[in-house]
Amino acid sequence: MWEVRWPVRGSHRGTRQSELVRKALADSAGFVSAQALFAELRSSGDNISLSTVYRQLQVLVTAAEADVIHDPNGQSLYRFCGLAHTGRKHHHLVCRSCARSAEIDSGVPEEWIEAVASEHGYREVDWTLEIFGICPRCPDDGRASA
Amino acid sequence: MWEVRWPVRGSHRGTRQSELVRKALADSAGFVSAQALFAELRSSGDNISLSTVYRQLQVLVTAAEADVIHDPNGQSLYRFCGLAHTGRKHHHLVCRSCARSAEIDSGVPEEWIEAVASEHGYREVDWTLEIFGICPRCPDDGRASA
DNA sequence: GTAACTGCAAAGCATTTGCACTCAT
DNA sequence: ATGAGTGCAAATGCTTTGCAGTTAC
Repeated sequence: MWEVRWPVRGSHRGTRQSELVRKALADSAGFVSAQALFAELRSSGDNISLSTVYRQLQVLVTAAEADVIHDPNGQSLYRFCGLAHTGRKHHHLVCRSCARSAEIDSGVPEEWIEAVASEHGYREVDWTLEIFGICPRCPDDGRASA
Repeated sequence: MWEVRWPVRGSHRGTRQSELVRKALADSAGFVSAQALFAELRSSGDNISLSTVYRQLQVLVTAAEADVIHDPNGQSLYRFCGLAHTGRKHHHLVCRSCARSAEIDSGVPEEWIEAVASEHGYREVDWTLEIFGICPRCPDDGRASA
């Protein structure tokens, strides 16, 4: 729907902070919490407030430049995402240990889900699929869960 | 279905309140929030505190007698679940409007997920799939989400 | 009798919001 | 100039916890 260069329309002011968040998120290998991103920026010497991190994260999510998932403890994890705007649902394979993640396209479950849903008469279907595991680069123990 | 009265645990005291929560959850057609369960019990004239509802819910989850999922807004929804101990993954089709849910077996995504995961070298794979929609008995608008 | 359970209120958490101020345009 | 964006602190909402009183066993 938006073939625009800079995703969010309307009014973007390109502030120092918005770039900071965008860049920090893009640089993250896996999912990050707003708090973690904030801490990271702060320790890098960058000046920014937690509220702004949250606000910018929301902007990115709205602009479909970031994905959100909820970890088992109920906190939100964000990830920069270049595929979201294709309109195609995609999911992530997240490492429980290091939070590294692989983005995966999902034709198979998509079809199945839609079939099952309509079979039960459900409309306006949407879903979230979160896959956790230990990635190949992490040792076996890996209880470092986010 | 299951021979043991109390699935896990050494000492349970079987109080009036613990039965209340267990029963209320078992009687719920779909996923319920702790808050909703509390309100329901209270309006039924039963005397119980919110803390106790939370505590008993945790006991049930630990005992694998209940499932938890997190709705998009981050609150926990519980559901009595007799299948959790079969080892077989199952998922739920949840109505955004009335919270009624259908438990669905999931051979298809299970196979797909495991294939994709091992393809990426991930071990100890686990996942959650939550499907939301408006069920056939609810009107179109349905913003009443529990 | 005694330890687990309960209720209440206070404490956490992650996240959001009100408001005055700043800065990109 | 002007209003979107920012920072701070206070406010939310859900959930957890400390503690004294209660109750099952």
